[in-house]
Amino acid sequence: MSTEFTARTATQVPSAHSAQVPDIEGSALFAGCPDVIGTPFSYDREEEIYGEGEEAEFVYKVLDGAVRTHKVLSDGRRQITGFHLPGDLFGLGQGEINRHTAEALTKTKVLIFKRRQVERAATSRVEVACQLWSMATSDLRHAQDLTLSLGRRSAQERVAAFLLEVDDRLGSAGTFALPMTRRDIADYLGLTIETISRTLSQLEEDGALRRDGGRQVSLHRTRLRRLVED
Amino acid sequence: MSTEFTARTATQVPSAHSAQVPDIEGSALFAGCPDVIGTPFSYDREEEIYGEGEEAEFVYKVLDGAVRTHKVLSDGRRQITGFHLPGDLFGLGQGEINRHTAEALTKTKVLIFKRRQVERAATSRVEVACQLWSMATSDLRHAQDLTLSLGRRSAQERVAAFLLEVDDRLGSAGTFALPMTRRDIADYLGLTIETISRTLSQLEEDGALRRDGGRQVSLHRTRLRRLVED
DNA sequence: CGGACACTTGAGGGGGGTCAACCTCAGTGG
DNA sequence: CCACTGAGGTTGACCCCCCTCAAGTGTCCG
Repeated sequence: MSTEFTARTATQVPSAHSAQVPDIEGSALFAGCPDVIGTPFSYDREEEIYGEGEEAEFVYKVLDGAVRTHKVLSDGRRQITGFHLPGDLFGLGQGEINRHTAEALTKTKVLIFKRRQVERAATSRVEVACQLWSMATSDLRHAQDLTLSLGRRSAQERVAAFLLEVDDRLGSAGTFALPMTRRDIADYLGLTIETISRTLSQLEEDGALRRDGGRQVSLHRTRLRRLVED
Repeated sequence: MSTEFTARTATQVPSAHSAQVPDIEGSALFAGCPDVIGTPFSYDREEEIYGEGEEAEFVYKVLDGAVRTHKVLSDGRRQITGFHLPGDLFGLGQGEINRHTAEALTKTKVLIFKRRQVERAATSRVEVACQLWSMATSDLRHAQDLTLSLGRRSAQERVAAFLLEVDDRLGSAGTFALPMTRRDIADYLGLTIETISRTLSQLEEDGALRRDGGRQVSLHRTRLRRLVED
Protein backbone atom coordinates (compact mmCIF):
# COMPACT_ATOMS: atom_id res chain seq x y z
CA MET A 1 0.00 0.00 0.00
CA SER A 2 1.29 3.49 0.68
CA THR A 3 1.01 6.61 2.70
CA GLU A 4 -1.97 7.61 0.54
CA PHE A 5 -3.34 10.96 1.62
CA THR A 6 -2.32 10.83 5.22
CA ALA A 7 -2.12 14.41 6.40
CA ARG A 8 1.15 15.24 8.07
CA THR A 9 0.07 17.07 11.16
CA ALA A 10 2.35 18.76 13.63
CA THR A 11 1.80 15.97 16.14
CA GLN A 12 2.83 13.27 13.70
CA VAL A 13 6.04 11.58 14.49
CA PRO A 14 8.43 9.38 12.53
CA SER A 15 7.63 5.73 12.13
CA ALA A 16 7.80 3.65 15.27
CA HIS A 17 10.25 1.10 14.09
CA SER A 18 13.56 1.13 12.37
CA ALA A 19 12.34 0.48 8.82
CA GLN A 20 12.57 3.59 6.70
CA VAL A 21 9.86 4.97 4.44
CA PRO A 22 10.35 4.13 0.76
CA ASP A 23 11.84 6.92 -1.28
CA ILE A 24 10.30 8.30 -4.42
CA GLU A 25 12.53 6.24 -6.73
CA GLY A 26 11.19 2.76 -7.26
CA SER A 27 14.59 1.19 -7.50
CA ALA A 28 15.39 1.46 -3.81
CA LEU A 29 12.08 0.08 -2.61
CA PHE A 30 13.15 -3.50 -2.08
CA ALA A 31 16.78 -2.61 -1.64
CA GLY A 32 19.09 -5.56 -1.43
CA CYS A 33 16.58 -7.81 -3.17
CA PRO A 34 17.82 -8.09 -6.75
CA ASP A 35 15.10 -10.63 -7.54
CA VAL A 36 12.34 -8.12 -6.79
CA ILE A 37 12.48 -5.77 -9.75
CA GLY A 38 9.58 -3.68 -10.90
CA THR A 39 8.41 -3.75 -14.51
CA PRO A 40 7.32 -0.38 -15.93
CA PHE A 41 3.76 -0.22 -17.17
CA SER A 42 1.23 2.42 -18.23
CA TYR A 43 -2.51 2.88 -17.85
CA ASP A 44 -4.85 5.27 -19.62
CA ARG A 45 -7.24 7.67 -17.96
CA GLU A 46 -10.07 5.73 -16.26
CA GLU A 47 -8.47 2.40 -17.06
CA GLU A 48 -8.92 -0.39 -14.51
CA ILE A 49 -5.67 -1.65 -13.00
CA TYR A 50 -7.21 -4.50 -11.04
CA GLY A 51 -10.72 -5.46 -9.96
CA GLU A 52 -12.27 -6.48 -6.67
CA GLY A 53 -12.59 -10.25 -6.41
CA GLU A 54 -9.78 -11.00 -8.86
CA GLU A 55 -6.66 -12.81 -7.81
CA ALA A 56 -4.15 -10.34 -6.38
CA GLU A 57 -1.15 -11.07 -8.56
CA PHE A 58 0.74 -7.80 -8.45
CA VAL A 59 1.74 -4.89 -6.31
CA TYR A 60 2.14 -1.44 -7.84
CA LYS A 61 4.19 1.65 -7.28
CA VAL A 62 3.04 4.92 -8.83
CA LEU A 63 5.74 6.71 -10.84
CA ASP A 64 3.58 9.33 -12.52
CA GLY A 65 -0.11 10.14 -12.58
CA ALA A 66 -2.68 9.17 -9.94
CA VAL A 67 -4.72 6.13 -8.96
CA ARG A 68 -7.84 5.60 -6.87
CA THR A 69 -8.87 2.45 -5.03
CA HIS A 70 -12.50 1.87 -4.12
CA LYS A 71 -15.11 -0.59 -2.95
CA VAL A 72 -18.60 -0.88 -4.39
CA LEU A 73 -21.88 -2.19 -3.03
CA SER A 74 -24.02 -4.38 -5.25
CA ASP A 75 -26.33 -1.47 -6.06
CA GLY A 76 -23.46 0.72 -7.25
CA ARG A 77 -22.79 2.88 -4.20
CA ARG A 78 -19.06 3.52 -4.17
CA GLN A 79 -16.56 4.35 -1.45
CA ILE A 80 -13.10 5.45 -2.48
CA THR A 81 -10.59 4.31 0.13
CA GLY A 82 -7.56 6.14 -1.16
CA PHE A 83 -5.86 8.20 -3.83
CA HIS A 84 -2.33 7.15 -4.74
CA LEU A 85 0.21 9.64 -6.07
CA PRO A 86 3.78 9.24 -7.33
CA GLY A 87 5.89 7.41 -4.77
CA ASP A 88 2.95 5.50 -3.30
CA LEU A 89 2.66 1.74 -3.26
CA PHE A 90 -0.78 0.17 -3.62
CA GLY A 91 -2.26 -3.28 -4.09
CA LEU A 92 -0.66 -4.75 -0.99
CA GLY A 93 -2.45 -6.14 1.99
CA GLN A 94 -5.34 -7.89 0.41
CA GLY A 95 -4.56 -11.56 0.70
CA GLU A 96 -4.97 -13.75 -2.36
CA ILE A 97 -7.98 -11.80 -3.58
CA ASN A 98 -8.27 -8.07 -4.27
CA ARG A 99 -10.56 -6.41 -1.76
CA HIS A 100 -11.10 -3.34 -3.88
CA THR A 101 -10.75 -2.03 -7.39
CA ALA A 102 -7.93 0.22 -8.61
CA GLU A 103 -8.26 2.65 -11.52
CA ALA A 104 -6.04 5.30 -13.04
CA LEU A 105 -7.35 8.85 -12.63
CA THR A 106 -5.19 10.08 -15.51
CA LYS A 107 -2.59 8.55 -17.78
CA THR A 108 -0.46 6.83 -15.17
CA LYS A 109 2.95 5.14 -15.11
CA VAL A 110 3.61 2.45 -12.54
CA LEU A 111 6.17 -0.15 -11.58
CA ILE A 112 4.66 -3.62 -11.24
CA PHE A 113 5.98 -6.21 -8.79
CA LYS A 114 4.90 -9.81 -8.40
CA ARG A 115 3.11 -10.13 -5.07
CA ARG A 116 4.61 -13.54 -4.40
CA GLN A 117 8.10 -12.18 -4.88
CA VAL A 118 7.44 -9.32 -2.51
CA GLU A 119 6.14 -11.77 0.07
CA ARG A 120 9.14 -14.00 -0.42
CA ALA A 121 11.41 -11.01 0.07
CA ALA A 122 9.53 -10.19 3.27
CA THR A 123 10.05 -13.66 4.71
CA SER A 124 13.75 -13.64 3.90
CA ARG A 125 14.79 -10.06 4.71
CA VAL A 126 13.65 -8.52 7.93
CA GLU A 127 14.07 -4.93 6.65
CA VAL A 128 11.57 -5.64 3.89
CA ALA A 129 9.08 -7.14 6.32
CA CYS A 130 9.46 -4.13 8.61
CA GLN A 131 9.04 -1.77 5.70
CA LEU A 132 5.82 -3.51 4.69
CA TRP A 133 4.62 -3.39 8.27
CA SER A 134 5.41 0.31 8.36
CA MET A 135 3.46 0.96 5.17
CA ALA A 136 0.47 -1.05 6.34
CA THR A 137 0.50 0.89 9.61
CA SER A 138 0.64 4.17 7.77
CA ASP A 139 -2.31 3.15 5.61
CA LEU A 140 -4.16 2.07 8.73
CA ARG A 141 -3.69 5.51 10.29
CA HIS A 142 -5.01 7.07 7.13
CA ALA A 143 -8.05 4.82 7.05
CA GLN A 144 -8.83 5.63 10.69
CA ASP A 145 -8.56 9.35 10.06
CA LEU A 146 -11.00 8.95 7.19
CA THR A 147 -13.28 6.96 9.46
CA LEU A 148 -13.35 9.86 11.89
CA SER A 149 -14.26 12.28 9.10
CA LEU A 150 -17.00 10.08 7.68
CA GLY A 151 -18.46 9.25 11.06
CA ARG A 152 -18.33 12.56 12.82
CA ARG A 153 -17.56 15.54 10.61
CA SER A 154 -19.93 17.83 8.66
CA ALA A 155 -19.70 18.23 4.90
CA GLN A 156 -17.84 21.53 5.25
CA GLU A 157 -15.33 20.06 7.67
CA ARG A 158 -14.74 17.06 5.41
CA VAL A 159 -14.16 19.17 2.32
CA ALA A 160 -11.87 21.60 4.17
CA ALA A 161 -9.84 18.73 5.61
CA PHE A 162 -9.69 17.08 2.21
CA LEU A 163 -8.35 20.20 0.50
CA LEU A 164 -5.67 20.61 3.13
CA GLU A 165 -4.76 16.93 2.76
CA VAL A 166 -4.40 17.19 -1.02
CA ASP A 167 -2.37 20.38 -0.71
CA ASP A 168 -0.10 18.61 1.70
CA ARG A 169 0.38 15.62 -0.57
CA LEU A 170 1.02 17.84 -3.57
CA GLY A 171 3.82 19.81 -1.95
CA SER A 172 2.01 22.34 0.22
CA ALA A 173 2.08 25.09 -2.39
CA GLY A 174 -1.37 26.26 -1.40
CA THR A 175 -2.32 26.44 -5.08
CA PHE A 176 -2.92 23.37 -7.23
CA ALA A 177 -5.23 21.57 -9.63
CA LEU A 178 -7.36 18.88 -8.06
CA PRO A 179 -6.37 15.64 -9.78
CA MET A 180 -9.83 14.12 -9.39
CA THR A 181 -13.42 14.88 -10.37
CA ARG A 182 -16.21 16.01 -8.05
CA ARG A 183 -17.59 12.49 -8.20
CA ASP A 184 -14.31 11.09 -6.92
CA ILE A 185 -14.20 13.62 -4.09
CA ALA A 186 -17.82 12.85 -3.22
CA ASP A 187 -17.21 9.11 -3.17
CA TYR A 188 -14.16 9.62 -1.00
CA LEU A 189 -15.90 11.86 1.54
CA GLY A 190 -19.22 10.01 1.65
CA LEU A 191 -21.13 12.92 0.09
CA THR A 192 -22.71 13.77 -3.30
CA ILE A 193 -21.26 15.82 -6.14
CA GLU A 194 -23.85 18.52 -5.52
CA THR A 195 -22.80 18.84 -1.89
CA ILE A 196 -19.12 19.04 -2.91
CA SER A 197 -19.94 21.74 -5.41
CA ARG A 198 -22.10 23.75 -3.02
CA THR A 199 -19.54 23.43 -0.23
CA LEU A 200 -16.72 24.66 -2.48
CA SER A 201 -18.88 27.64 -3.51
CA GLN A 202 -19.60 28.37 0.13
CA LEU A 203 -15.91 28.13 1.06
CA GLU A 204 -15.04 30.52 -1.76
CA GLU A 205 -17.76 32.93 -0.63
CA ASP A 206 -16.30 32.77 2.89
CA GLY A 207 -12.85 33.61 1.55
CA ALA A 208 -11.37 30.25 2.51
CA LEU A 209 -10.25 29.59 -1.07
CA ARG A 210 -10.32 30.90 -4.63
CA ARG A 211 -11.22 28.90 -7.71
CA ASP A 212 -10.16 29.20 -11.32
CA GLY A 213 -12.06 26.83 -13.59
CA GLY A 214 -13.37 23.61 -12.11
CA ARG A 215 -10.14 22.10 -10.81
CA GLN A 216 -7.70 24.87 -9.96
CA VAL A 217 -7.82 26.11 -6.35
CA SER A 218 -5.86 28.46 -4.10
CA LEU A 219 -6.31 27.70 -0.44
CA HIS A 220 -6.50 30.18 2.41
CA ARG A 221 -4.98 27.61 4.69
CA THR A 222 -5.36 29.32 8.05
CA ARG A 223 -9.07 29.86 7.43
CA LEU A 224 -9.54 26.30 6.20
CA ARG A 225 -7.73 24.94 9.22
CA ARG A 226 -10.00 26.91 11.50
CA LEU A 227 -12.96 25.08 9.97
CA VAL A 228 -11.48 21.65 10.73
CA GLU A 229 -11.90 20.69 14.36
CA ASP A 230 -9.34 18.27 15.62
CA MET B 1 -3.42 -4.30 16.87
CA SER B 2 -5.71 -7.20 16.06
CA THR B 3 -8.36 -8.54 13.82
CA GLU B 4 -10.86 -6.34 15.66
CA PHE B 5 -14.35 -6.87 14.32
CA THR B 6 -13.43 -7.80 10.79
CA ALA B 7 -16.36 -9.77 9.44
CA ARG B 8 -15.35 -13.08 7.95
CA THR B 9 -17.20 -13.20 4.69
CA ALA B 10 -17.33 -16.15 2.37
CA THR B 11 -14.89 -14.48 0.00
CA GLN B 12 -12.31 -13.93 2.70
CA VAL B 13 -9.19 -15.95 2.30
CA PRO B 14 -6.33 -16.87 4.61
CA SER B 15 -3.55 -14.38 5.16
CA ALA B 16 -1.38 -13.66 2.16
CA HIS B 17 1.95 -14.51 3.67
CA SER B 18 3.37 -17.31 5.73
CA ALA B 19 3.01 -15.73 9.18
CA GLN B 20 0.22 -17.34 11.15
CA VAL B 21 -2.48 -15.54 13.11
CA PRO B 22 -1.79 -15.39 16.85
CA ASP B 23 -3.68 -17.91 18.89
CA ILE B 24 -5.83 -17.05 21.86
CA GLU B 25 -3.11 -17.85 24.40
CA GLY B 26 -0.76 -14.93 24.87
CA SER B 27 2.26 -17.10 25.44
CA ALA B 28 2.68 -18.13 21.80
CA LEU B 29 2.37 -14.64 20.41
CA PHE B 30 6.03 -13.84 20.15
CA ALA B 31 7.10 -17.45 19.99
CA GLY B 32 10.82 -17.98 20.07
CA CYS B 33 11.40 -14.58 21.67
CA PRO B 34 11.93 -15.34 25.35
CA ASP B 35 12.72 -11.66 26.01
CA VAL B 36 9.24 -10.58 24.92
CA ILE B 37 7.06 -11.74 27.77
CA GLY B 38 3.70 -10.21 28.56
CA THR B 39 2.91 -9.01 32.07
CA PRO B 40 -0.66 -9.67 33.22
CA PHE B 41 -2.68 -6.61 34.16
CA SER B 42 -6.28 -5.69 34.90
CA TYR B 43 -8.51 -2.70 34.19
CA ASP B 44 -11.87 -1.80 35.65
CA ARG B 45 -15.00 -1.00 33.69
CA GLU B 46 -14.58 2.32 31.85
CA GLU B 47 -10.97 2.65 32.94
CA GLU B 48 -8.58 4.31 30.50
CA ILE B 49 -5.75 2.07 29.31
CA TYR B 50 -3.89 4.73 27.39
CA GLY B 51 -4.71 8.20 26.09
CA GLU B 52 -4.33 9.90 22.72
CA GLY B 53 -1.20 12.03 22.63
CA GLU B 54 0.64 10.11 25.32
CA GLU B 55 3.86 8.26 24.61
CA ALA B 56 3.06 4.79 23.27
CA GLU B 57 5.01 2.66 25.71
CA PHE B 58 3.12 -0.61 25.61
CA VAL B 59 1.26 -3.03 23.40
CA TYR B 60 -1.65 -5.03 24.80
CA LYS B 61 -3.27 -8.38 24.26
CA VAL B 62 -6.80 -8.93 25.56
CA LEU B 63 -7.17 -12.06 27.69
CA ASP B 64 -10.63 -11.44 29.07
CA GLY B 65 -13.18 -8.63 28.80
CA ALA B 66 -13.41 -6.06 26.02
CA VAL B 67 -11.69 -2.82 25.01
CA ARG B 68 -12.61 0.05 22.71
CA THR B 69 -10.25 2.42 20.93
CA HIS B 70 -11.47 5.82 19.78
CA LYS B 71 -10.52 9.25 18.52
CA VAL B 72 -12.13 12.49 19.69
CA LEU B 73 -12.50 15.91 18.12
CA SER B 74 -11.84 18.96 20.27
CA ASP B 75 -15.56 19.54 20.76
CA GLY B 76 -16.12 16.03 22.06
CA ARG B 77 -17.43 14.23 19.00
CA ARG B 78 -16.15 10.68 19.23
CA GLN B 79 -15.42 7.98 16.69
CA ILE B 80 -14.74 4.48 17.93
CA THR B 81 -12.29 2.76 15.58
CA GLY B 82 -12.47 -0.72 17.01
CA PHE B 83 -13.63 -3.10 19.72
CA HIS B 84 -11.06 -5.59 20.96
CA LEU B 85 -12.05 -8.97 22.35
CA PRO B 86 -10.04 -11.81 23.90
CA GLY B 87 -7.21 -12.83 21.60
CA ASP B 88 -6.89 -9.40 20.00
CA LEU B 89 -3.77 -7.29 20.13
CA PHE B 90 -4.14 -3.51 20.30
CA GLY B 91 -1.94 -0.48 20.81
CA LEU B 92 0.39 -1.28 17.92
CA GLY B 93 0.93 0.86 14.89
CA GLN B 94 0.86 4.30 16.31
CA GLY B 95 4.45 5.45 16.26
CA GLU B 96 5.93 7.01 19.38
CA ILE B 97 2.65 8.72 20.26
CA ASN B 98 -0.77 7.15 20.73
CA ARG B 99 -3.14 8.17 17.96
CA HIS B 100 -6.24 7.19 19.89
CA THR B 101 -7.50 6.41 23.35
CA ALA B 102 -8.14 2.90 24.67
CA GLU B 103 -10.63 2.11 27.44
CA ALA B 104 -11.96 -1.07 29.00
CA LEU B 105 -15.64 -1.74 28.32
CA THR B 106 -15.87 -4.08 31.29
CA LYS B 107 -13.43 -5.46 33.84
CA THR B 108 -10.69 -6.57 31.50
CA LYS B 109 -7.55 -8.68 31.80
CA VAL B 110 -4.68 -8.02 29.42
CA LEU B 111 -1.09 -8.99 28.79
CA ILE B 112 1.21 -5.98 28.51
CA PHE B 113 4.29 -5.94 26.29
CA LYS B 114 6.92 -3.24 25.99
CA ARG B 115 6.57 -1.68 22.55
CA ARG B 116 10.34 -1.31 22.17
CA GLN B 117 10.82 -5.00 22.85
CA VAL B 118 8.19 -5.96 20.31
CA GLU B 119 9.91 -3.74 17.74
CA ARG B 120 13.26 -5.21 18.57
CA ALA B 121 11.81 -8.68 18.12
CA ALA B 122 10.44 -7.61 14.74
CA THR B 123 13.82 -6.43 13.52
CA SER B 124 15.54 -9.62 14.61
CA ARG B 125 13.02 -12.32 13.72
CA VAL B 126 11.36 -12.22 10.36
CA GLU B 127 8.35 -14.31 11.52
CA VAL B 128 7.53 -11.65 14.09
CA ALA B 129 7.79 -8.86 11.54
CA CYS B 130 5.55 -10.80 9.14
CA GLN B 131 3.07 -11.47 11.92
CA LEU B 132 2.94 -7.77 12.74
CA TRP B 133 2.51 -6.95 9.06
CA SER B 134 -0.30 -9.48 8.86
CA MET B 135 -2.06 -7.96 11.85
CA ALA B 136 -1.71 -4.43 10.54
CA THR B 137 -3.11 -5.56 7.20
CA SER B 138 -6.03 -7.23 8.87
CA ASP B 139 -6.77 -4.06 10.84
CA LEU B 140 -6.51 -2.07 7.63
CA ARG B 141 -9.11 -4.26 5.97
CA HIS B 142 -11.37 -3.76 8.93
CA ALA B 143 -10.94 0.01 8.87
CA GLN B 144 -11.73 0.11 5.15
CA ASP B 145 -14.86 -1.96 5.62
CA LEU B 146 -15.96 0.48 8.31
CA THR B 147 -15.19 3.36 5.95
CA LEU B 148 -17.55 1.85 3.39
CA SER B 149 -20.30 1.56 5.99
CA LEU B 150 -19.87 5.09 7.29
CA GLY B 151 -19.62 6.62 3.86
CA ARG B 152 -22.28 4.76 1.96
CA ARG B 153 -24.65 2.72 4.09
CA SER B 154 -27.95 3.70 5.74
CA ALA B 155 -28.50 3.48 9.49
CA GLN B 156 -30.38 0.21 9.13
CA GLU B 157 -27.67 -1.35 6.98
CA ARG B 158 -24.97 -0.26 9.41
CA VAL B 159 -26.75 -1.69 12.44
CA ALA B 160 -27.56 -4.95 10.65
CA ALA B 161 -23.96 -5.34 9.50
CA PHE B 162 -22.73 -4.50 12.97
CA LEU B 163 -24.90 -7.14 14.64
CA LEU B 164 -23.70 -9.79 12.20
CA GLU B 165 -20.11 -8.71 12.80
CA VAL B 166 -20.45 -8.99 16.58
CA ASP B 167 -22.17 -12.35 16.29
CA ASP B 168 -19.33 -13.54 14.13
CA ARG B 169 -16.67 -12.37 16.55
CA LEU B 170 -18.52 -13.90 19.49
CA GLY B 171 -18.69 -17.35 17.99
CA SER B 172 -21.63 -17.17 15.58
CA ALA B 173 -24.16 -18.50 18.07
CA GLY B 174 -26.80 -16.10 16.78
CA THR B 175 -27.72 -15.25 20.37
CA PHE B 176 -25.53 -13.12 22.60
CA ALA B 177 -25.32 -10.10 24.89
CA LEU B 178 -23.92 -6.98 23.28
CA PRO B 179 -20.76 -6.15 25.23
CA MET B 180 -21.14 -2.40 24.65
CA THR B 181 -23.66 0.37 25.31
CA ARG B 182 -25.85 2.12 22.74
CA ARG B 183 -23.49 5.07 22.95
CA ASP B 184 -20.56 2.90 21.98
CA ILE B 185 -22.46 1.41 19.06
CA ALA B 186 -23.53 4.89 17.96
CA ASP B 187 -19.98 6.23 18.13
CA TYR B 188 -18.75 3.25 16.18
CA LEU B 189 -21.36 3.53 13.42
CA GLY B 190 -21.39 7.32 13.13
CA LEU B 191 -24.98 7.57 14.41
CA THR B 192 -26.77 8.65 17.62
CA ILE B 193 -28.01 6.48 20.46
CA GLU B 194 -31.59 7.33 19.53
CA THR B 195 -31.09 6.11 15.98
CA ILE B 196 -29.50 2.89 17.27
CA SER B 197 -32.44 2.34 19.59
CA ARG B 198 -35.06 3.09 16.95
CA THR B 199 -33.31 0.92 14.38
CA LEU B 200 -33.14 -2.02 16.78
CA SER B 201 -36.86 -1.60 17.52
CA GLN B 202 -37.57 -1.50 13.81
CA LEU B 203 -35.47 -4.62 13.15
CA GLU B 204 -37.31 -6.43 15.93
CA GLU B 205 -40.65 -5.34 14.51
CA ASP B 206 -39.54 -6.67 11.11
CA GLY B 207 -38.65 -10.02 12.65
CA ALA B 208 -34.93 -9.65 11.95
CA LEU B 209 -34.07 -10.14 15.63
CA ARG B 210 -35.51 -10.58 19.11
CA ARG B 211 -34.45 -8.69 22.20
CA ASP B 212 -34.48 -9.60 25.86
CA GLY B 213 -33.56 -6.70 28.10
CA GLY B 214 -31.30 -3.99 26.71
CA ARG B 215 -28.29 -6.08 25.71
CA GLN B 216 -29.41 -9.61 24.90
CA VAL B 217 -30.27 -10.27 21.24
CA SER B 218 -31.16 -13.24 19.03
CA LEU B 219 -30.45 -12.62 15.38
CA HIS B 220 -32.46 -13.84 12.43
CA ARG B 221 -29.30 -13.94 10.37
CA THR B 222 -30.70 -14.61 6.94
CA ARG B 223 -33.08 -11.66 7.26
CA LEU B 224 -30.32 -9.42 8.58
CA ARG B 225 -28.00 -10.42 5.79
CA ARG B 226 -30.67 -9.55 3.26
CA LEU B 227 -30.67 -6.00 4.64
CA VAL B 228 -26.92 -5.60 4.15
CA GLU B 229 -26.00 -4.90 0.54
CA ASP B 230 -22.55 -5.95 -0.37
C1' DC C 1 -37.61 0.92 47.69
C1' DG C 2 -35.25 4.71 45.54
C1' DG C 3 -31.81 6.63 42.74
C1' DA C 4 -28.91 6.44 38.75
C1' DC C 5 -27.94 5.09 34.49
C1' DA C 6 -29.18 2.81 30.21
C1' DC C 7 -32.51 2.59 27.00
C1' DT C 8 -36.90 3.80 24.41
C1' DT C 9 -40.13 6.63 22.16
C1' DG C 10 -42.18 10.85 20.30
C1' DA C 11 -42.27 15.52 18.02
C1' DG C 12 -39.98 18.65 15.37
C1' DG C 13 -36.10 20.50 12.70
C1' DG C 14 -32.06 20.65 9.65
C1' DG C 15 -28.14 18.99 6.85
C1' DG C 16 -27.42 16.83 3.04
C1' DG C 17 -29.72 13.93 -0.71
C1' DT C 18 -32.59 13.93 -4.98
C1' DC C 19 -34.14 15.69 -9.13
C1' DA C 20 -33.79 18.85 -12.65
C1' DA C 21 -32.20 22.82 -15.25
C1' DC C 22 -28.47 25.31 -16.73
C1' DC C 23 -23.61 26.63 -17.54
C1' DT C 24 -18.77 25.86 -19.18
C1' DC C 25 -15.49 24.07 -21.92
C1' DA C 26 -12.75 20.84 -24.60
C1' DG C 27 -13.02 18.03 -28.49
C1' DT C 28 -14.78 16.99 -33.16
C1' DG C 29 -16.29 17.50 -37.53
C1' DG C 30 -18.38 20.37 -41.11
C1' DC D 1 -13.90 29.23 -38.09
C1' DC D 2 -17.97 27.90 -36.06
C1' DA D 3 -21.72 24.54 -34.78
C1' DC D 4 -22.45 20.51 -32.36
C1' DT D 5 -21.81 17.34 -28.68
C1' DG D 6 -21.08 15.45 -24.30
C1' DA D 7 -18.93 15.29 -19.92
C1' DG D 8 -18.05 17.83 -15.84
C1' DG D 9 -19.60 21.35 -12.85
C1' DT D 10 -23.03 24.65 -10.66
C1' DT D 11 -27.28 26.09 -8.77
C1' DG D 12 -32.14 25.88 -7.23
C1' DA D 13 -36.34 23.63 -5.20
C1' DC D 14 -37.94 20.14 -2.59
C1' DC D 15 -37.73 16.27 0.52
C1' DC D 16 -36.25 12.70 3.68
C1' DC D 17 -33.28 10.47 6.84
C1' DC D 18 -31.28 11.11 10.79
C1' DC D 19 -30.30 14.52 14.59
C1' DT D 20 -31.99 17.20 18.53
C1' DC D 21 -34.58 17.85 22.40
C1' DA D 22 -37.54 16.09 25.71
C1' DA D 23 -40.19 12.90 28.31
C1' DG D 24 -40.83 8.60 29.52
C1' DT D 25 -39.66 3.37 30.86
C1' DG D 26 -36.89 -0.23 32.32
C1' DT D 27 -33.31 -2.32 35.21
C1' DC D 28 -29.67 -2.90 38.20
C1' DC D 29 -27.83 -2.29 42.82
C1' DG D 30 -27.47 0.21 46.99
